[in-house]
Amino acid sequence: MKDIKSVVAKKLEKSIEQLSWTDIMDNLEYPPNPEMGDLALPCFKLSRVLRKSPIAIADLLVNSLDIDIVEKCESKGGYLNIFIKREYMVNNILKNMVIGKEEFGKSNENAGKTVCIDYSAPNIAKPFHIGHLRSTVIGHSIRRLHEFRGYKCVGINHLGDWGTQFGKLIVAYKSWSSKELIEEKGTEELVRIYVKFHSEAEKDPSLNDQARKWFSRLEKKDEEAVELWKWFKDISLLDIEKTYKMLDISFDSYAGESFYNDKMEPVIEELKHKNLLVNSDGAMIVNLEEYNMPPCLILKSDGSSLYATRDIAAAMYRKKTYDFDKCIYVTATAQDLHFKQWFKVVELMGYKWAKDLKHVGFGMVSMGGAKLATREGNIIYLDDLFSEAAKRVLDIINEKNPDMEDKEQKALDIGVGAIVFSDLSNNRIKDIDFSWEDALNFDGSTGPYVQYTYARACSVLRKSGLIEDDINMDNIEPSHMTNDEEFALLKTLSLFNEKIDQALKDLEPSCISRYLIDVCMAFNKFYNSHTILNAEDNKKFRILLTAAVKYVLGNGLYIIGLKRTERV
RNA sequence: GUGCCAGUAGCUCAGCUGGAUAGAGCAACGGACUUCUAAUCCGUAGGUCGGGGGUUCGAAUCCCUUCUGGCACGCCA
Repeated sequence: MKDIKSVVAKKLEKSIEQLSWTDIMDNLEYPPNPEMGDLALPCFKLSRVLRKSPIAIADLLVNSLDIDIVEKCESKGGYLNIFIKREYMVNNILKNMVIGKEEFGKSNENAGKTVCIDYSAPNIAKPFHIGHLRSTVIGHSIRRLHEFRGYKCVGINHLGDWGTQFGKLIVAYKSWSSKELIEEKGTEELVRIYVKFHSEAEKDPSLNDQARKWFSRLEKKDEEAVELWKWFKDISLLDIEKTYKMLDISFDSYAGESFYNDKMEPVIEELKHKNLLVNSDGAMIVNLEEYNMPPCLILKSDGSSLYATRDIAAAMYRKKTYDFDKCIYVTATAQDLHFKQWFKVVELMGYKWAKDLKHVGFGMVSMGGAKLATREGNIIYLDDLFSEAAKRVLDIINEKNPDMEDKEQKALDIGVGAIVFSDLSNNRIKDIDFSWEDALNFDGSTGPYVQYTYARACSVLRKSGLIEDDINMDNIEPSHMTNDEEFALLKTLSLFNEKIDQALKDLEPSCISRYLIDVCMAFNKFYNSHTILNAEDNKKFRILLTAAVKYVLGNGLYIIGLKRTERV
């Protein structure tokens, strides 16, 4: 539909001297219902420029669109309603999809550009819980959106693998655990002793001192401390990898907090040289009063570094290593100010690329109105959530299709899909109050609905006997499109590219999730009102339409990170 | 206290660079499986777009104000 808009705008540009092509592109819109055509130009804004009434302008333009793709135009209440020839819709839009297949929606318009995407970033030695899921799935989808449009993507998992908690873990390990236990139970055991540490430390505060000492040994690269730290990290990474595998997610870099330990000193030196650092109550800060922000803390009064210091060091490292055109950070909106501050510091350091740093925020996850907190036990582990979802899906499969092959894997794919989809279906800025009921709802606008519809389209295609190579436009006539359901479906499908543009511009995966629901509704409506395989005159046309649905849904599912379920 | 974000149907949300009668899903009620997968589809019902001003030919959308909720505001990340 993008192309159609463009052609129409080009023609209209010639009819209205005062307007440029982009003005017209911005103003062209999709009418709310089919009787009003396929495209519309509201003429109200033009009225002042042209000194004519909107109705007169629309009347005037009615005859100016004498191009071959336009069927007719109507002037209605100040709108120019444009009807596109169905022939063009079939021959071009359907054709693009049928020929494009898995490539439909992709482009290389950003070839040669690199984008770094920092997402997921779980804390090592703690299990993955529902609070970590958002960054992971939003980041992953943003990555795929960029890949679709030709960017080279570097997925970075900035692991939380450094901090005083490792001192605590070492003490806890030495007091209450063993090599065997940790090797056997992995993260679960690490969590057990971490929680135990906190309860014991309330009775015996000297444990905290011991922990501090161990962390300080770790910072001084004490051999035993480093070895234990590495071991904890490896153990916990193994578990985290399992989760990523279920989600079909991988990273290009796991350079986490510890990676930047030796890269902050030069940054501090540079800040000093550039006269940006100011002493304030013993701490070193960058003053941002001029920019209406509180100061950015760089060094604590004891001389140790802070979050912002590490982020600046990491950004500089990434610029040097990847020479990114954009560097995206997917974290909670609660960190808005933090990012604004250190982005500004990078700018003040004189780096032009500060403008290429982007923070993509998302809303908070709570449960029963309360914050998620490991210590209060107000937490849901992702593993538990996934297995519960898979179990419920399996129950449904056993009820509806007990003979299905590979049931467990499919149940997992759909269960996980349901959870990921629900996380990606609202605008990312929205807070989420987690409930089992909502997360495991499989009716309506859900992941299973999309995956089911995808499988339904696949099933029809399988039964059609048409193999991939036969999918072409031979013997297709525009007259084969005979009813409103087919046309409505084709129009919905044609919006895919614009939805990707929008999602990429707003860094908003929900744009795609919601669009997929639209496609499913249009297809299911069509499917329920017309036969495909028993069609008289336009069987092939309907099969191709179904193929187009498969490609658009398949590519969309890929972008939001759900499995393409060929059979369910 | 200051700043940022949110407030749309009973519930969860779209729509927000101003445009045609404010749309979905869930829940409720009534229909459709001898037919390509009924995890589907069709229909009914449900709204002073938090309140109040303003700008405009036109406001859920922009501006001001006010209420409610969340988050953030120096040595955590």
